[in-house]
Amino acid sequence: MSLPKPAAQSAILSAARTEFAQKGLAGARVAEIAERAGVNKQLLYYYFGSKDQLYRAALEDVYAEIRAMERKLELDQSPPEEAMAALVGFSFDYLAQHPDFIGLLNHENAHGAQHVRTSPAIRRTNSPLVELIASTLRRGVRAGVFRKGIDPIELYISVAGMSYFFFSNRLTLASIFDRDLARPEAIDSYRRHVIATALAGLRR
Amino acid sequence: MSLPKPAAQSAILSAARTEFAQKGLAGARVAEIAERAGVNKQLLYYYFGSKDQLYRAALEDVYAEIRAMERKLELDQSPPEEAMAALVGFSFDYLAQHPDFIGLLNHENAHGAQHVRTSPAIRRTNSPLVELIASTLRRGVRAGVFRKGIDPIELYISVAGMSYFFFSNRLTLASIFDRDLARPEAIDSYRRHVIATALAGLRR
Amino acid sequence: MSLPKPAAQSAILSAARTEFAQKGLAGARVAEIAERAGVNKQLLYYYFGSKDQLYRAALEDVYAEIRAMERKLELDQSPPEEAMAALVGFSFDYLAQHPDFIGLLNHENAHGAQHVRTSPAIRRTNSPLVELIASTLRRGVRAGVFRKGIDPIELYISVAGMSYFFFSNRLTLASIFDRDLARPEAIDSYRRHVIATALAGLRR
Amino acid sequence: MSLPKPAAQSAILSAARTEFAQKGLAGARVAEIAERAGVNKQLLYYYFGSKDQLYRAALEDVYAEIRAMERKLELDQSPPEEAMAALVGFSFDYLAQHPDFIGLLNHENAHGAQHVRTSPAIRRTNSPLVELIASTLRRGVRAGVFRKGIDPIELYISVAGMSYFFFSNRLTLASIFDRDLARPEAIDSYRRHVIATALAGLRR
DNA sequence: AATGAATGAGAGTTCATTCAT
DNA sequence: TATGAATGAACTCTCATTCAT
Repeated sequence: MSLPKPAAQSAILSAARTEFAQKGLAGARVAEIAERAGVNKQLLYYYFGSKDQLYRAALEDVYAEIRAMERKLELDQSPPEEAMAALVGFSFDYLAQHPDFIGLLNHENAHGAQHVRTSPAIRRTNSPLVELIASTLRRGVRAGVFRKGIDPIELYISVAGMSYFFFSNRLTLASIFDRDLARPEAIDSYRRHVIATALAGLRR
Repeated sequence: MSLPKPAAQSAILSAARTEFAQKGLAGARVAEIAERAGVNKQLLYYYFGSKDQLYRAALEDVYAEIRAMERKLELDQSPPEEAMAALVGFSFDYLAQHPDFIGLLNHENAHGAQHVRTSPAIRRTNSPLVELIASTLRRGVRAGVFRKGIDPIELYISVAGMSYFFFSNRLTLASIFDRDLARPEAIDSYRRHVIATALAGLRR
Repeated sequence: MSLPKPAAQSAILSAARTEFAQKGLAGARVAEIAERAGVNKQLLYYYFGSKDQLYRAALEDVYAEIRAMERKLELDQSPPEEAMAALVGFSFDYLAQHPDFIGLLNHENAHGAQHVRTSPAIRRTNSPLVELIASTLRRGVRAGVFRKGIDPIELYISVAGMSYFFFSNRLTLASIFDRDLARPEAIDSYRRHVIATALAGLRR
Repeated sequence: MSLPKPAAQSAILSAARTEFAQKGLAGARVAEIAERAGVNKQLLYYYFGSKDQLYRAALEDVYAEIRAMERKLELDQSPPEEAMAALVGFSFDYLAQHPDFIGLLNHENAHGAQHVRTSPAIRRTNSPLVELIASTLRRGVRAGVFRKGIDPIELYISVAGMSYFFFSNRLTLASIFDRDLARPEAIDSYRRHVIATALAGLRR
């Protein structure tokens, strides 16, 4: 981490992330990843050992990235309601802008989270976002604007779920309801709905 | 469709549903499905033509099933808030009890909903649940208990999302938060959280 | 065994025997075996599962064959010295005519006899030849022409060794001594030497 | 050759000898040899050019070693029978103590002695042992204790064969006869058998 | 309706070797 | 003298699919 990795290594990681997000572990093609990265196929093995280990590395990479983003959030000074709205908004926006993350999570879940569960690197790092949610909740309760008894993890899951499902199932939903959910207005309208719903659930 | 299918055919369909739900289209093995169904591998081809068509059939099967369940709901007589709580609860419970459905949806989304989009059988059938939500919303607005301007599709997406994410990402979440989300109490607690959050968002 | 195997199966087995004998397990090429057998490469996997299992099958096949040959020997009526000379001669001649057997044994030994050791089919079957040697030894001792105290297994090993080494190392030896050991006269001369040496060691 | 080689070079040679002896030319891994020798993989290429040339070097090395040992034998003063027994014993003991030599020979034979045949270094050097056998035979014949007409090369082959086969096929034989041939007593007993058999074949 | 035999295409991976420093 | 990075060729094996009955 401290030494600069060879450029090839991060090119591979980046290509892998995209390919795995789109096609999953089984569906992804090693040759395709190599080509996207502009390197020889065997270099993947030189650096990562196997397709499986490359997948794991890509997964850890994407988790590290989102946690780095979360760590940048600074909302301690804002009023609790504003802060919470910002957190929900951040969560929504991050997914809106990182389809790779959704793709990887989708596949990971589809396979029982095997890799997440066995990756110390992922398990080790706490989620800064959940901790921010927890502290904001406490501030809101103290300020008398939020109900007591809200579980921060449950809150996180419901907020993440509302956003995640929208993006992960967007195409399925769009097809079934015959409504184009990719339009900026559609996204923005749903974003407001999510924030409103989340906050409504917190008020006394 | 109206005639009773040969036993072998539904055995295949059932095995396919499980296998595809667990491993996705690319990861599933035709040989494995045949073995689970207790039939010769070639029978799949005899009945369904190809792996892809079998996947599609399994997908349509699972959609038909959930819509049949939805169609049984009769909540016109209940007060709007009760009815809405029941709808949210139904949505949550169905996912709790049908991991196959989640698995298939996950894979489907992971691959751009290609099959859902091109399946007339799926697109043709409206979702009875969304229609029930819409009518219940209208009743609630009329009765003065719900806000105006709630979009039923957005409401459906947020409700489904809160539930779906919990079950689809349960293992990932359990691992990251180190909390066993499979315990009945954990499920029940989150169920109440979802219903409370959904309804809070509707009230005036 | 009781049902006639598909022709392809024994064609594969035969081709495998030759290829493995010539190049060993690591050096042999699955594609080459398939081509020699005139079948599709994947049929090997259909029938034998893997290169390793095919190697094992070929090894068992070759052992079964030599034991079948040994079982045909009937020397109970001959005088002990004649019988023993015949046994030594048989052992020599068999190797002379079955380079595949030598090749397979060579490779097997070179790798610690891993497959022989773990093949119940090979370990189960006793060597009829060693039993014949033992009984002939006993007859000779009783008749007063052979010494007491000769161990039949040691005798077998020394006899087999004299023959085996000649054929297995023939090319190396020929090169070092600059003498063509493939000439029929050379073979015949050495054959007589082996029989004479073996019998000399037995006489009182 | 006359100058002391760099340490790395002989470390490679030694590692190569072991690896090739155990796995043969095809089965040996260049990376494994480098690791055993504690050097970078590319150094093998720097010194030896290719895997094949390294194999050849290891083979020549091992031949040079055995010939150096043979050259040390001084038996001109002993009575012919004693001298011959010592020669047979030496041949047996050398193999007992140099499994690498057996391994390399095994592989070499398994592949038609290609490298021995084309190595001037190996072909050039006569075998001191065979010459000693020849001279001892002549002395014995002159002394009236050995038969006339024994071919020294045939004698050498049979003696080497009895020993070589025991060690090279030890594991196979042990497995088939269910007798532990690695026990010191088993080795010693067979050693006596070999010497007795060889000498019996020479007596008038 | 049902099956064992057989196949073609392509996937992941290994491995000796070379490049560049 | 020594090495980390990179590559091309080839190999084993998997898998959906078809043939023939």
